[in-house]
Amino acid sequence: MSGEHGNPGQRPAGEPAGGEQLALIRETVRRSKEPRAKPRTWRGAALAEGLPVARVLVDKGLLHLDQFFDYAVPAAMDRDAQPGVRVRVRFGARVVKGRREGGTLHDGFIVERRTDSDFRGPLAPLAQVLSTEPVLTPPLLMLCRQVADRYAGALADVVQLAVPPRMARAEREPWPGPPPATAGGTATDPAAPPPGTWTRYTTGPAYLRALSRGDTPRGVWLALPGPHWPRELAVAMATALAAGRGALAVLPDGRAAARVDAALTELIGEGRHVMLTADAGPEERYRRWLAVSRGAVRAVVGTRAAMFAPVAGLGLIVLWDDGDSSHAEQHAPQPHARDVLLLRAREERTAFLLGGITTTVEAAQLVDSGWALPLAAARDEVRAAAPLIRTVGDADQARDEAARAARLPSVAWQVTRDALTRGPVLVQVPRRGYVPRLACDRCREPARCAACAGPLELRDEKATPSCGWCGRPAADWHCALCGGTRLRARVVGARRTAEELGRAFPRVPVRTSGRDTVLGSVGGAPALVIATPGAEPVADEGYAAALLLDGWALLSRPDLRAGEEALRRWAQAAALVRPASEGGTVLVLAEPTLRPVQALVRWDPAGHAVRELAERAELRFPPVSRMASVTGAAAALADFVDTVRLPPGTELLGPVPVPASGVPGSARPRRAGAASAGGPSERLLLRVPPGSGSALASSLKEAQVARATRGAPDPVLIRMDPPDIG
DNA sequence: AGCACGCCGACT
DNA sequence: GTCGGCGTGCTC
Repeated sequence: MSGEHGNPGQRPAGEPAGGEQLALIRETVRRSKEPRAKPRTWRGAALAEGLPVARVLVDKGLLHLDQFFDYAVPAAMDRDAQPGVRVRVRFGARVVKGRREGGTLHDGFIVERRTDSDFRGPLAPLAQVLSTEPVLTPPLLMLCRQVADRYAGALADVVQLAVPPRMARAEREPWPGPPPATAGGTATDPAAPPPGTWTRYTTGPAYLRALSRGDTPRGVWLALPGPHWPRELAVAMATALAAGRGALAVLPDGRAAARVDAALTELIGEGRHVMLTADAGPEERYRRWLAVSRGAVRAVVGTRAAMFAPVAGLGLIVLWDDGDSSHAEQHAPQPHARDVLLLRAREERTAFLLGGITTTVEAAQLVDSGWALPLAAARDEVRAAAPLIRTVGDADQARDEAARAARLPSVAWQVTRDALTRGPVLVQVPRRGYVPRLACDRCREPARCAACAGPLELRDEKATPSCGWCGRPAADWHCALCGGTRLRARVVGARRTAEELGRAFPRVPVRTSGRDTVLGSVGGAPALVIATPGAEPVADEGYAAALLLDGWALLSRPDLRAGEEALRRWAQAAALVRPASEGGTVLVLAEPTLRPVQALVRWDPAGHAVRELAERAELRFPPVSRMASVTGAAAALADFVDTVRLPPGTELLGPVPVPASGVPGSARPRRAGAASAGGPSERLLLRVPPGSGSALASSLKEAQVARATRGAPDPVLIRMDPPDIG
């Protein structure tokens, strides 16, 4: 057989990942029609006519080599072995005296049927077609390939995220579909809903009109505070559906998804959309996913794994609250929903709606580059919807004798006492486990490295502070802003203040919502609702007031996004409070001069993001530049640096020892644990100018593959856009 | 990652 | 002479 398939002059089937392979996949997508060729045999058994070769993505084969393998298609499997189906193949066999021996069974996906192979050797036959369901369709494969490339990751890893595990029972059952129309006629597509509260946004109705025309408007949607956003999001989806297009919405958690799901059900009825969230269980989830993949359902509301949902005729992609950390996938290569969905919007030519109560710098960048238009409300609408924001800074607290005794300023007691006569009061308390960052003792500007602007860290109590990125010690640090020379590391423990509040109002019920018990909603009766950021229940008629007690904890996070994140969490809590016109008041315990505090007071998240973006550009921070981290033993890192061919303009920062905490992205490469001879892990940061991100990713990938092929002793872990850089 | 081939030191 | 050390390279 070997000579027949030889195709000299061509690359072997296992070609490097990247643009060339992508072009190949594109080609496959384009020509799904098969040409004819002469019949062949394999060891006497008939092979499939026409397209006797199946190109297979082997699931856990050579993950690091990231390549396809060609298999012969026995005639008996010809019909079932279609592109996209799951197969089982023997992999790793040895040829002994012309006979194939050993080899373990692996799962895989057929990515393409071909007339011949460019592998110069005998092809093994497919062992089994596991299921005839074409789950890894060419467009989904292409998306996975692009995501893998962007993150310098392996295709098989991304496919594992994109295609849910098979549940045989779910495949046998067809999707019921929408109930027949009530009037006894056929189930018709729902009409476009009226814009409703979208009219509060200057260009809201125009955005919806563009959607109904089947256009692809792209907007960064700064949602007004209050309870209307789930309905508004659902209206956008229903409008796209009415225009005959598919719609996909990705939300940060099941609670938010459930709110949109309820709103969408109200608009278009049952059976026309599915919820893809974890709490449905694997079998039900796969059943719903199949309904999407088969085109029975064209609208999806889900959490981050739904970002890959193969919606037919996708016309609108919505991402809600892209600043929420749960939009970053936890599994390799840790793609972020925003990036994946932006890729899809470009590739599938869809409309895009990036919404939230606040805006990330990435969203601001989309507006800045002109790719998306702002979708915001006029100032008077903002004033009508937002609560009154009051601040209590350190200076106020210092003057306040009562506060020093009771740990809570007297104005907080007044606001609480007054609001409790009118409804529930939300108290936002910090979560535990925030790492303190170093800041100027005088003005509290975060302390940064003079050389690379990385964050200063204190490795141990007595040591000189050093840069968390490049490792340089900062012996004679002085504040760039005010010239101060003393550093402070401040931690606040304010959880107990909430308990004190509860004791002070013994007649008022206290409800708590946090990590383990998250409340969905609370009623309109007076109550103290203590919640950690992100776990705030919705109040049916809005909160009468909110106390935001975690100012310092949020702002002292060792994270580039500390300001953005603080504003996001405050604004999200504040958005649950009644408008100022109805007495809604928010009291934030943070220095009123700080930028995020000012943005909250003025309710100007977009302005905050724009200023952050300008500052990031100036300091060459992501997302204006792009960064990657490489983690591994010192020797492995040195070897990696020798191997890699970095794009021009790449800066190398570090390496520095990896912080002991289990921050995602700083995890040690597998097998490089304590038992490894490689020593403790170190982290190297790489920074490239705008536009070089994909070049960086592909060069890192190339080096990773080169090292793995050579059998380099210690592995390194590559992470594009690491989230935990401080 | 496995797993079999290969080319050099202590045994029957 | 042979068993076996794990170094090196391949897996459709």
